[in-house]
Amino acid sequence: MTQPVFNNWQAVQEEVVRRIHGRVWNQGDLIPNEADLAKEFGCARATVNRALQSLADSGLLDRKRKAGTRVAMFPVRKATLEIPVIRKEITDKGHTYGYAQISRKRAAAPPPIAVKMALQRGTKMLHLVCIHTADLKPYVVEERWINPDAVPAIESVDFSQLSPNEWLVKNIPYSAGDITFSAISADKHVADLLQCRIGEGLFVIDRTTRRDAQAITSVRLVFAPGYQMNTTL
Amino acid sequence: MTQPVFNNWQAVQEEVVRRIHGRVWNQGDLIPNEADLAKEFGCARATVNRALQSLADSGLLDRKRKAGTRVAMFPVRKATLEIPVIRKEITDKGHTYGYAQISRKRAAAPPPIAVKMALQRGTKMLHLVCIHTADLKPYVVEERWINPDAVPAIESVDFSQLSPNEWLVKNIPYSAGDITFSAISADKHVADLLQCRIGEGLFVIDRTTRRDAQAITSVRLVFAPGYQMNTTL
DNA sequence: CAGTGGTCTAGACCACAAG
DNA sequence: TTGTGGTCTAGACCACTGG
Repeated sequence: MTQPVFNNWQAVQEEVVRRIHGRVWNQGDLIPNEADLAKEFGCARATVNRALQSLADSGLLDRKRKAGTRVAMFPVRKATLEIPVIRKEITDKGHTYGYAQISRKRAAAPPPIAVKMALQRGTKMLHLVCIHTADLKPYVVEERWINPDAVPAIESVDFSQLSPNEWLVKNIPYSAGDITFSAISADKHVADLLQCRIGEGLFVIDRTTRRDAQAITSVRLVFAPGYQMNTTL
Repeated sequence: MTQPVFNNWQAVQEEVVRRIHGRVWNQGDLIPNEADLAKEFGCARATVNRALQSLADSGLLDRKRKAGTRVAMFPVRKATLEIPVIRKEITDKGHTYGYAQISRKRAAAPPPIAVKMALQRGTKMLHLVCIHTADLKPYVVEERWINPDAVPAIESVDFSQLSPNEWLVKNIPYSAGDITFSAISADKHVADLLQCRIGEGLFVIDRTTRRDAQAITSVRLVFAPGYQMNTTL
């Protein structure tokens, strides 16, 4: 009879998951501390730490200094969604990407947008509406507000060929923000653009992007009927 | 003039991000290897590794053995969504949780479900429809198919008081699966349950759960109008 | 083949929070 | 106060993969 070896963090992790599945450790239970597990598994504490930290990140464990490590009561599933550049998303699916600008103007943002972006009252914003197509069929409508104070260069950019989505990713990359997913019923304007029925249920992503607490842009992406966003957990 | 110190991985990470923001390293650029950065920052290579690995996880860097570490061309945003237990989600918002079972029967799953769950033809499934309410208002409809082969105990569980969502989380926790987010237009059945107009756009989560490649359950959650799922990136 | 990231180790110190 | 996880270090070996 040979003892299994847990000499890498993935093996340790699998063993821990096995014990949780097998009810060796139940929901809410305190599990042994890192030092003891390291001794039991015959590996360094750092290896156990790596394994447990990874499980805590994915929501299976709750860890607190001094209090120890517990099996999570509610195994909060953490799904990681990838939000790609629209053009890339379409070409990756094997479709031909197309783009058109619908409108461009300067205007004050409507109150809900202004609140989300924490703008001064009456700030003049750049407002853009455009559409992305896959194999010539409407794919998503991009309605975007950009704060020129945050991106002065924006005034001289021509968005008739290049989408603001892509320009911003290239020029203001790696910024922070928040995202909301929801559903709406198509109004006439959107229905025309997406060539769908009025009232049809559409998937929506709202994203506000900041850098150092300054709001840069807020965008609503309204997807054509049937759009799905997938992930694994 | 004092040299800043990078003696912890967060500080190293911030410095790296600063250099990317500041265009010291541009998109697609190869950055110095871990050993060189460690020397420059005056810390151990493991510390640099921790920082860079974390950035790679969040999509800012692409790392490959031998090829080195590059600033990602497309900074794929990875949003982490937390999928809580429905009752917890509602009570956490400060609302009163309510639950009712609408129907329960045994039936063969319709083809789309059977395919997603990779079932044998004609497998008899348990089919449940129920509704979760917040402050007595409809919150989400749960339509669920459960494979009794995977969960024999299910036959004797009474779901008139406890939702399948909650029972499964408690009894079959920590399983893997995939999730799809989309939007639909309410049909009459759903509109009645959610007390909304027929055709209204509704947010939908489809989830299929597996354990060791065996499909356990597949659920569609149809949320009442106005539902939003938020996250940060 | 050789350079890079991936990981392990043994030991150490620190930060936090429960009692 | 003291036990726990969080992290750093210096060194080592390995796995992968580009040239």
